[in-house]
Amino acid sequence: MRLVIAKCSVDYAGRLSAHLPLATRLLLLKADGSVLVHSDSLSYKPLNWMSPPCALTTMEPEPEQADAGVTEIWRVTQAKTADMLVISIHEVLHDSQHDLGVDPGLQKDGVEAHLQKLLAEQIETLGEGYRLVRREYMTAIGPVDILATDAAGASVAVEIKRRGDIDGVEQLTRYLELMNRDPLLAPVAGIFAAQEIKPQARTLAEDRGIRCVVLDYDAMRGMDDSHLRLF
Amino acid sequence: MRLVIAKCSVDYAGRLSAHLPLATRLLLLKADGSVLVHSDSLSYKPLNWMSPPCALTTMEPEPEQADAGVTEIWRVTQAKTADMLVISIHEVLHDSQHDLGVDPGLQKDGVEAHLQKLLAEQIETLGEGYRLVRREYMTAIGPVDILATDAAGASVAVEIKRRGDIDGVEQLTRYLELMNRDPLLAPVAGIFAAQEIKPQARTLAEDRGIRCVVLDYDAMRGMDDSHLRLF
DNA sequence: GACTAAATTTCGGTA
DNA sequence: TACCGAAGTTTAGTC
Repeated sequence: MRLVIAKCSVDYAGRLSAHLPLATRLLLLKADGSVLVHSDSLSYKPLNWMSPPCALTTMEPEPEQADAGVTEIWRVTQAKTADMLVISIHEVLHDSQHDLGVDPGLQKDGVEAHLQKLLAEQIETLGEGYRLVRREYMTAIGPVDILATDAAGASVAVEIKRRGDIDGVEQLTRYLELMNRDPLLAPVAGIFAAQEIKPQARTLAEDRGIRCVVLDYDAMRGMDDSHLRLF
Repeated sequence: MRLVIAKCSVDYAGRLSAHLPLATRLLLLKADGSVLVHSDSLSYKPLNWMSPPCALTTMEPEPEQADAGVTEIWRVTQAKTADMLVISIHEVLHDSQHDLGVDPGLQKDGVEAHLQKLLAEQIETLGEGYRLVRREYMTAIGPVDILATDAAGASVAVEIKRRGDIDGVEQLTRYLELMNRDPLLAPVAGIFAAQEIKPQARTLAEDRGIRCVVLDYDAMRGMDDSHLRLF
């Protein structure tokens, strides 16, 4: 990994055109050839970047560019998409190289999959007499998060989200439409379950006869707060 | 901006729990207090991070941690969300501070807005006799990208996407439902226009009587390749 | 401030 | 490899 702090301007042409005026920025050159341009704020996302695989070529500036103060030009190209990133360097304030080695990678736990697992185990959260049929029940247009039956034995399709948005309601609606065409399954009711349900999503869901259930993640985890004990 | 290359392990607890085993990584501390942990590959996205506003506290390791080789512990907390990032440092290989100043920001051109502008100017791309009524036609649930009339004078709502996905079809469907309730406007036909239309999106759209049009961005730009001439 | 839609989305899983 | 859906999505714009 090479770290360069430089006064530079940046141009990108590819899926869109973008330009960064002259300023001091961090240029991050990774071992896989990718390049990231970061400013001192707006974390997370680089101002500009090039995804691997890509190749960096260092060029001499044209005379007129040299007159304008450009000392060096970096041209980063991606063979596959014809995207191009051009960094015009005016002054290098820092330049260092570091050998990081291969990263062992991230271990995650606790996303939507966890909510789904917990709800499957505690299916009576949805109501007395509910029973789990299957998680990730496959349909022609994709898997339904949970298929269950209610106390009367009728089918219920459950869509689980961390944040209940309109998109999630649309998704469940598509599943319900399809499943209700299957005479072996119909009628299938729908439940939209999420940690948080947006008002508009709730309105749309209830308008379509879909029940909304707000999930209490902490309660479902049974007060097990091991995930918070970092040391 | 402070750049640190260090052998470290990282733990995050918040919306999920995540752990990074001991390895050498770049720790990027921005002026706004945000922290990014980057490896030497997988560009764009940090392995782990903390968004501003957040505060960094440096702590001494516990004796047992010190025995395990930890020399310093960085604790990054976000007041608002109670998220926490803990970086256990084993060895600092590089540490430098840089004053970048405020970035003037990015200038973009050529996204969906550009496609919309081009299609509005070349509305007959959709068919002979088509005429533009308005771009960003407002409805109660949001703006329709383009409202036009066909050769017969009937209303046509156009939804424009770079990548035509199912979500875009749902979006247009909602607009059409609403607009067709307006007796002054109804009947309103729908056109789903995108540079690329996914098979499932096309199937869904056509099933709902929505016409799909694939836009040729380069052709619409009229072979004007000025965006590619960076210098 | 809440909510919606876009993103050079990126990223991971599955058929 | 293509396609689909999630993401600690983030970010920008509008009401």
